[in-house]
Amino acid sequence: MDADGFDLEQFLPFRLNRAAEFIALRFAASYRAQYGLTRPEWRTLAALGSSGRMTATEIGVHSTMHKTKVSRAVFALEERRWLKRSRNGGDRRVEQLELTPAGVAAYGEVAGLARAYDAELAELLGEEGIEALSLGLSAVERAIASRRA
Amino acid sequence: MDADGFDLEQFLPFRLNRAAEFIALRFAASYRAQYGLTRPEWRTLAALGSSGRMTATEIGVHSTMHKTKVSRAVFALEERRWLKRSRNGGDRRVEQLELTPAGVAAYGEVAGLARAYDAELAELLGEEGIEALSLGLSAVERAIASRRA
DNA sequence: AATAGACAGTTACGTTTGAAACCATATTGA
DNA sequence: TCAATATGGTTTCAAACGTAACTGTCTATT
Repeated sequence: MDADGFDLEQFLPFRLNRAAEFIALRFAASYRAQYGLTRPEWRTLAALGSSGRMTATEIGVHSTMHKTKVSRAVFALEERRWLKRSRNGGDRRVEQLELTPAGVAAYGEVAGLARAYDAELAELLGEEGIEALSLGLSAVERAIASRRA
Repeated sequence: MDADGFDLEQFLPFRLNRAAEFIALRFAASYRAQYGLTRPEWRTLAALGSSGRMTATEIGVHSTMHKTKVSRAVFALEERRWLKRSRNGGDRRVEQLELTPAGVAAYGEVAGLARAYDAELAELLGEEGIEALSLGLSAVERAIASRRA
C-alpha cells in the first residue's frame, strides 16, 4: 500500500477488470475459433437467444454495450441470416430484433460451449468462490439497475 | 432459462464482464477527462506507482494486458516524462521501468480520484456486497495464478 | 564455437472501437 | 400547428487494438 493510502491490489475496478478479462478471453477463444463470432456478436446472439425479442437499445442497456457495437453486431448477425429485424409497433424508429431459426440453432450450439466453460469454471473457482462471486455480482447488478433509474 | 439448460443471466463470464465494464467505464471517464489518460496508460501508471519498478512483461502479466498495449502505454508515459527506462541487469533484452518524480506525483493525483471512486463504490454496493465481491475475486485471482504455473 | 530455439520488446497492417455528427421519427410546448 | 428538442439507430473518422512478423539478445544442444 502506498504512502497516500491507495492500494491497487485492493482496488475493485482493477481486480474486476482483470478477472473479467482473464475469464472472458479464454471463452472468447473458443467461440471465435469455432464460429468466427466476435465478442459483441456473441453477446447480442446470447441476449436475443435468451430473451427472445429485444430492440438494439435494450440489448445495449442489458449487456452494457455501446450502441455502435450493438448496431454493428446486429448487422453482422443479420448478414448471416441469424437475425431478422422488423418495425412493428407504433414507433417507427424502433426495430424489433429476433433470431431466425438458424440463429436459434446457432445460439443453441454456442450455448453448449458456454455450459462446458461454466463447468470448467466451477471446478477452477470452487463452490465457495462461485457463490461469493455470484453474491458480489448481484450487488453490482442492483447498483447498475438503480443507477439507471 | 432456455430449453437447453443455459441461462445467460447466470453465466459468470457475462455477469463479470458487464459488471467490470460498468464499473470501469465510470472511473475511466474521470481520469480521462482530468488527465487525458487511456485505460492502459492508467493501468501501467498504477502498476508502477504501486510496485515501484517492473518490466513491461511483468506489467502485462500482472494486469492481464496484451504486450502491445503495454508497449504503447509505456511509450506514451515516457513521452510525458512520467516514466523512465533502463537496461540495467545482465539481460539486455529486459527493460526496467520506473516512474520519474513527475510520474510519482501524477500517480498520487490519479490515486486520489481512485480513492474517491472507491468510496463511492463502497456506498453503492454496500458492505456485504463489497465483501462478497472481494472474496469471489480472490478465487479468480487464485485461479489466474495457478493457471500461469 | 556454431546453430537453433526461446524470449523481451517493437512495428506494420488490417480490424475494431467510440465520440460526434447524422438521419429519420416522436414528443413537447408555444 | 409549427418550432424545438429528444430518441432509436447508423455512419464517419481518427484513435486504439491484436495478430503476426520483426529485431536484438539470451540459452541450450551439438
